[in-house]
Amino acid sequence: MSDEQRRRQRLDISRHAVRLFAEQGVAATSGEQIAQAAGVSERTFWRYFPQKESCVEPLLTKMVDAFCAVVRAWPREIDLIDHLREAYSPLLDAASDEDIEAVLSVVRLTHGERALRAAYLMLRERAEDALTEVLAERLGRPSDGFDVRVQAASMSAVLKVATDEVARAAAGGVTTETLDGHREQIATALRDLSQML
Amino acid sequence: MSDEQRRRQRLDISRHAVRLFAEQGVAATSGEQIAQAAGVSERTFWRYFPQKESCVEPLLTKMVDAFCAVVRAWPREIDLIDHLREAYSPLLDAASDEDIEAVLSVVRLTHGERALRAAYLMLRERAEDALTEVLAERLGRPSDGFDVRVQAASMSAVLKVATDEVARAAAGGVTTETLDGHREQIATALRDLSQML
DNA sequence: ACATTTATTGGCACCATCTGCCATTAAGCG
DNA sequence: CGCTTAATGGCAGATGGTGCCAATAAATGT
Repeated sequence: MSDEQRRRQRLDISRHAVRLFAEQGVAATSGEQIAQAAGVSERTFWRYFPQKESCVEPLLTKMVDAFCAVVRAWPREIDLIDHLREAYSPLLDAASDEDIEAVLSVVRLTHGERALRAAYLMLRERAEDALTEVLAERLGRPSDGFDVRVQAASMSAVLKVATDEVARAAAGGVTTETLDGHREQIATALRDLSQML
Repeated sequence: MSDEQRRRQRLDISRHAVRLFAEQGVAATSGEQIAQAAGVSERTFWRYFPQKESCVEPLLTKMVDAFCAVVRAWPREIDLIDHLREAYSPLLDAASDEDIEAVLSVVRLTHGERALRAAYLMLRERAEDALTEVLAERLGRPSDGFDVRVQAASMSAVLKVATDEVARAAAGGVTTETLDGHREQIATALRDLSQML
């Protein structure tokens, strides 16, 4: 089976799982139930997701990866803030509204569901690693250097807070203004942060 | 039973668990085994620790709480960096060498053991909340404000990177120089960071 | 088109994690 | 010393998660 097919399958299961998680909570949603909703056997489900909470990964990584791509495409001569305004909105337009809603609902869920929060934080750390690579290359420094890692971690922290914020703000339905506000919030915070670079 | 006794009991179990985790890995260490090593029934063990990985909490919180206390005692008129130099070392002296080693070994373990990393990150977020409160009070701003949370998150990120770093550096036994280096690393990073405040 | 190999799936058994319930024991107290 | 209350331990059970093997589907060779 191709990687692409596998990715689609995982994403499909992910959507079902997230819906169930939101409807009845993570603990009350069994692996069997998710498998049934997605139309696969329980055994296959556990093969696709070694832990129940990783069901949120495909949806979340879609967003995280997209953001990482934006950062990676950040031209050397442009301020990050401008690049963000340029490249971030089309990215959000490309994703389906349902997926955006789903992602934000997961972020909201992470505040009450310990297991989800843990999975979410792990994912963020993977994103942080990607960010570290990009920063290291841009600054021409080793990616395991202390300063580079601190910068990446700080940027990642900004993103985390901003994401929590936008998820909270979009609780009653997401609008273009909410997302633009989100982008601007990130941009300003990153500008403040970048004064230390 | 008094809270103090309960705390001690948890800490005791924690030490056994961490030793076993380091010796044979988290997955290969069963709750039954930890309970046996700590001299309690399995049922009681699960009462003390709702999840196996939370065994590392008592040891880790000891350190995290201590750091939070230092930050909380940070006098308004003194730079954080100076306060750290003043207050951080006695704190490390107060803790037993074994506990410091244990904490660092846990931090090292978190790099290979997903479950532990998750628990560790959750704990760090609790510390971040504490930090947010302190910062909010010092700056006279609401603790749920965006800027305060960003600052706290960034400081927390610095601490995370520095802690990973010192744990790595102290792999072959911890020395006073290592810890002092750690403190200075935090201090410098925080100073750089504070230019944005 | 057919046979063969190979990857994916599902079913089953199994261990580990974690919880609810109740009996037992220990601790605090008049 | 009796009484009350809290902590403990044992047991059953649901769920999470894995290894193993058979069945099936997909890719490949002829």
